[in-house]
Amino acid sequence: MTNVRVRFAPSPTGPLHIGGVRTALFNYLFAKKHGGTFVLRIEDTDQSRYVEGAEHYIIEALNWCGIPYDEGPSSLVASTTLSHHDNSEKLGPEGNRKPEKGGFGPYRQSERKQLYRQYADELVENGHAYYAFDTPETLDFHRKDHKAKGKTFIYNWHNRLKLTNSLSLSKEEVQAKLNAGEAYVIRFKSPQDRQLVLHDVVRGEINIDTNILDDKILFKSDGMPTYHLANIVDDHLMEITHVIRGEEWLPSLALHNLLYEAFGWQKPIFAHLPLILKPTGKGKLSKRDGEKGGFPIFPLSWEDSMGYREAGYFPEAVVNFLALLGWNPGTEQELFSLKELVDAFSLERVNRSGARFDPEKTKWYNHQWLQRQSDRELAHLFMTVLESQEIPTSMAVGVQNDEYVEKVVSLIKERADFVQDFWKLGDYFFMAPATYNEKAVKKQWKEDTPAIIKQVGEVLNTLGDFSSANIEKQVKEWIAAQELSFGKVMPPLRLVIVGDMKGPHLFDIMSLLGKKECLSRIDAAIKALG
RNA sequence: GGCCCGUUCGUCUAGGGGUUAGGACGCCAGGUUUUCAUCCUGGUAACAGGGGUUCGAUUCCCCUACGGGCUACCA
Repeated sequence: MTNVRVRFAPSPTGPLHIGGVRTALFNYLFAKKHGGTFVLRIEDTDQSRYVEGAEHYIIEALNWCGIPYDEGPSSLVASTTLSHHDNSEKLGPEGNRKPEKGGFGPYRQSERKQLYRQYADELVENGHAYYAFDTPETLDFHRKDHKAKGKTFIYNWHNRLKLTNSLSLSKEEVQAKLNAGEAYVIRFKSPQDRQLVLHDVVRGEINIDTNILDDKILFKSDGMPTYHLANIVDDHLMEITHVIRGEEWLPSLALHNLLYEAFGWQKPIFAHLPLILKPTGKGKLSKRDGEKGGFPIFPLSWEDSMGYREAGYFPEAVVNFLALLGWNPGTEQELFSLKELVDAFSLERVNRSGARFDPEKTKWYNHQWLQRQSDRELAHLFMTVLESQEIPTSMAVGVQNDEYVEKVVSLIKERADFVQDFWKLGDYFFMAPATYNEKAVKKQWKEDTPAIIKQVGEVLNTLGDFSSANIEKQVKEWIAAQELSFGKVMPPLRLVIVGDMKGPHLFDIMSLLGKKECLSRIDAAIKALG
């Protein structure tokens, strides 16, 4: 395969959600796998749905995931510039363009507005499209009327001639309406009685009877093209070779094929990805599911909705679980870096059926990726979390010491899914226990315990080498010499040091805390518990 | 309603005319840790139903059921 070019073409109507990220990811993987180009195109032909900041959000989200576009609109985060073809003669009189990546721009459809009309006209001239003057109210009436009679209204050869358009009207009548400035749209003239055989990489052949197709609007009365026209024109002009998009576009495949034929253009190869479904219940995954289930639905935070980034997910984990939703390598490997995904990816292994989203499994992926981060990086992230959460500054031990925090992290990370878990997993590394777990006290703190713990303190006090191994050796020897059981010493000692029956190896904790802190905690516990 | 797509453990999935139907998440149990968690080991659990085709169907075909998408001058 030579010169692969794919595009991700979101509409800036809000934040990109996790399903959109996956579509982008699959495009990215396919492009990189074949040494191709990943294009970002902003499909903002519907001004009424335009949301400020959405485009910026999309670009940020792709960057955070580590799947930046090779070509696309200008952006503050653009890192590389690619070769510039000069396509300006194709683009019409659109001036003052901002710098962007790639030579097929502009990459925002709103900035390509002038471009589309000529293609709609071309179709009108060659008989594949026509003007239609019907008002939305008229159409609405027909739809309701048909429905009341148990029929479905389709604007195609069944009804065309009963409606107000350049096929039913004379040339003069049409011209008169045009001259009068009457609102009109341009519709595609769907063929009659054709059996289409469409091809999709993940689904194989799809048969469609053109009689059920309606004459889709190509050009709106506001002077903008609809998705269908703009999409086909841009994919052609941008020399897109593979269209990888969500399954919600499958019903449009027939129209799109017909448009390529009408223009006499070569079709790209199509692949429709299965949808991501709600964890429970019916329908596709939505923002509401995240709120209900307490998991992020967006890569980055947006207004009140927390993003995966802010929730503490690593981009590697997000990319990993997204890739395995609707695709698998056919092996038993579950953990993939982006690089490994690029190597393993193929469209042929994309599934046909929708995949329910499982928030539990995303946590597992994050756990796995957290273990793969360096202690240094984790310590850094941990400190950032602590600052943002305003943890008490009265922390007694070593908090300003990077090396200390790294050691703490190395001891507790294996039990964490998120960096945010670190504090509750290891607060005792920074503060002496303020309270002691009541249940544990009741069970472990006997009458003779204070005396025993006091003596342990004396043993500790004699140690010159306060390494974990040496503390363990000396305490164990002392226990043996006193003919005590481990159960009499170790559980209460943990309670004294940690405040609870939790945490890593006690001697590791003690060694890291240091002799002085351990003795101080022993004193404090004996005072508090008697 | 119409059209299109789909259906293997609860979930993500592998597989494919003859298999003990494999893995992962979750859950359960045991082991390790004289703590909790992690970890390790084991277990639980699936071919939607009915017809064909076939020596044989979970695998191929048809029907039904169920699920999903589309059915806008939204993408």
